Amino acid sequence: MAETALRILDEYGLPDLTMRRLAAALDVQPSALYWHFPNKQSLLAELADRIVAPRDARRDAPRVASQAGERDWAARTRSEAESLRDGLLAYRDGAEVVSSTLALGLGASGPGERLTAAIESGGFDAETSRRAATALAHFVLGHVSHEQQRLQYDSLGVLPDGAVPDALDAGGEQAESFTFGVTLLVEGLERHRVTR
Amino acid sequence: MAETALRILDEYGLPDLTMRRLAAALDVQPSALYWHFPNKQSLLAELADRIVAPRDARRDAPRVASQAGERDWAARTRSEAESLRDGLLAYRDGAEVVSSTLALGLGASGPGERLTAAIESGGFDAETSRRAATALAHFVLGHVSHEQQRLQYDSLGVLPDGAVPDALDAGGEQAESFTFGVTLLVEGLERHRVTR
DNA sequence: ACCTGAACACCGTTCAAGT
DNA sequence: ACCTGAACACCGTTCAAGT
Repeated sequence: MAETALRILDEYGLPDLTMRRLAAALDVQPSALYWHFPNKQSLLAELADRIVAPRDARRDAPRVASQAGERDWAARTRSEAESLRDGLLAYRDGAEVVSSTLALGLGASGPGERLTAAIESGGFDAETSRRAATALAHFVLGHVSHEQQRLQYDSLGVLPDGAVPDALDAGGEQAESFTFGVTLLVEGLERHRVTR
Repeated sequence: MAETALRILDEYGLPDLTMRRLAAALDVQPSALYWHFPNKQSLLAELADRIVAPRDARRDAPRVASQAGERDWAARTRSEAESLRDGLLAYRDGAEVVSSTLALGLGASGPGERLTAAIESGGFDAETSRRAATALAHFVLGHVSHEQQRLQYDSLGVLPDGAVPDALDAGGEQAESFTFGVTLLVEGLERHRVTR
């Protein structure tokens, strides 16, 4: 059932992921869904969990090219951020689904913990690591949400097909922009250690 | 009309801000709204613009206590980030309203430009400044969205009234957590300059 | 244990018609 | 120029009843 929901999500987007459509896809009455889930919100929470769950492809080995002389913890942290982004991008509107259930503490325990652990491996105390992980996660979610919203509007042909009138990121090249943001946070953390 | 919409938003939240409710509040038929706005999306875009528009209270003078020996541009950037946060927090679900309309390039041209200008005043090139402003804006939106979602769940009494089972930010004290994230980004930018 | 049928209380949007 | 009336095609959720 969650699998069918993910298929609808990826194919038609979050606004079209309705209980009625899901029921139709399962050849079942809408009311039947409420035996399996108490409401739509918990269905979405389940989807969020699956979206951020580690994919098989991305193993523990850091897939991000480490910069010259970069410390291990930084490479690991970058890698975690990158794979969180990949997870969100793997499904249409993935970032929005995860954001919407985040406050309940359901979706992000996995990635949140992995990010925190990566930072702690740099020798930062627990409090600092948790806060930095939060900041990183907020950046990733904000960035990917924006990115996916753009994808949606592009596919609808809403944007005039020439210039891209985007106030926040007129340049495109989302991946570079993403890496830059992660770099700022990681280097800010390094400087934070040096300074105090 | 936008003012009435903002009142409903602030009082009942985004899910309850429906065209029908707004019409009722204006003593008018729902269809009447469509003479003023082509659809709900553009109504929300208008609201987003007003939410991020500079408040009278926060003038150009930086209201953020500048850290010892901190450069001017950094204080200014912190101040812009802070006032963006204040703007989003001024209305219930403000961050979500702004996020949802952001990709159209409508909502954030104001604050996006102010953030970019603040960073550029530190001597960074246009490209770097734009990207850093984007990263900062994404962090701010992600952070405040999360913050406001928590407020909502708290008010609904969904969370067991003792421990706060939040995976991303178990500690509370949102303001400190916000400042910490901004600091990481600002210091990362400073280090970025030093390094290259 | 799992699903149907039917209903309740809603949505956003369109469009002819009124004034 | 601005609004009404009525409709269209949907929503999430509940609940008795079936098997």
